[in-house]
Amino acid sequence: MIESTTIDVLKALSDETRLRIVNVLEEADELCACQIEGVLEITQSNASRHLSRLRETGIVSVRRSRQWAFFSLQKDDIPTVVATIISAARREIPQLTADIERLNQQGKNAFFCTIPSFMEEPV
Amino acid sequence: MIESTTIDVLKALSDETRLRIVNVLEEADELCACQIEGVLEITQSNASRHLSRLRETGIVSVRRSRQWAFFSLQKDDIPTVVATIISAARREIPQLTADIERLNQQGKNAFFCTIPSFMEEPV
DNA sequence: ACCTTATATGATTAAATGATCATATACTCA
DNA sequence: TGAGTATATGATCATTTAATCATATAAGGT
Repeated sequence: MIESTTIDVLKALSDETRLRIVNVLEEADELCACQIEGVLEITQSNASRHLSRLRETGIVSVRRSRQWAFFSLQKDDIPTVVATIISAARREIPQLTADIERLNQQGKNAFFCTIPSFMEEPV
Repeated sequence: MIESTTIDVLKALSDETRLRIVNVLEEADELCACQIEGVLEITQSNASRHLSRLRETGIVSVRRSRQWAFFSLQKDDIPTVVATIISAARREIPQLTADIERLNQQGKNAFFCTIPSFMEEPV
């Protein structure tokens, strides 16, 4: 059970970078940290810090496999709030749409991690 | 038409004092600044600054009459987000409930402004 | 064991934020 | 006009925050 008030959740979502992360996770279901760095075009350190905070707040959860950390939205808790916010945000913030396009263009060919073995064999 | 992104709204709501203001406005429909100061037990200056910010973001609107400023939630814009957040917040933050109780106890007898003429004659 | 890749985190810096005090503006009433 | 009330805002200070650089940990492949 995660200890975080509504204010913690709001603070976590009221940062552009974190909102962008939540936005692409909403679209992709699960992404490893390096994919998020690549799609959002932010540094590794920066991505890691924001992902930590989203995890502490209980907005995302992480699944670790091999050397990767796969993040996904924790849709069970704080569900309506996050969903409502993201859908409202997408209508207003062009950056969010741009991120989604970059995510979809990426596909299987252009990958940011090195040889993505998890796309060929089960992790 | 107010120019504010979802992030502005989230930042505005992710402060405890502002969330408390929105909370009592949700309950009371319309309150003058001095009532908000009284119920929340915060300074005049502090209340005024937070009310300004909520107004700039388009979350509340103000009606001025005589020497008073009456604030109310602008339910037309950003409706679902604010409503969802407040209802979630009330379940988690005891302070919000305490504020509502203080608001209701206040009634017509204990008033924070001086003789509230607007309660006897139309403004 | 060594090198590479993936992620996390300590330390630092610059910027943003919230609270407070003092003051300014504006309206009311005598 | 002068006193009192209501609200807004400039200046200041302490705190928080986000970004960055450097480094640490951990896992994989050779």
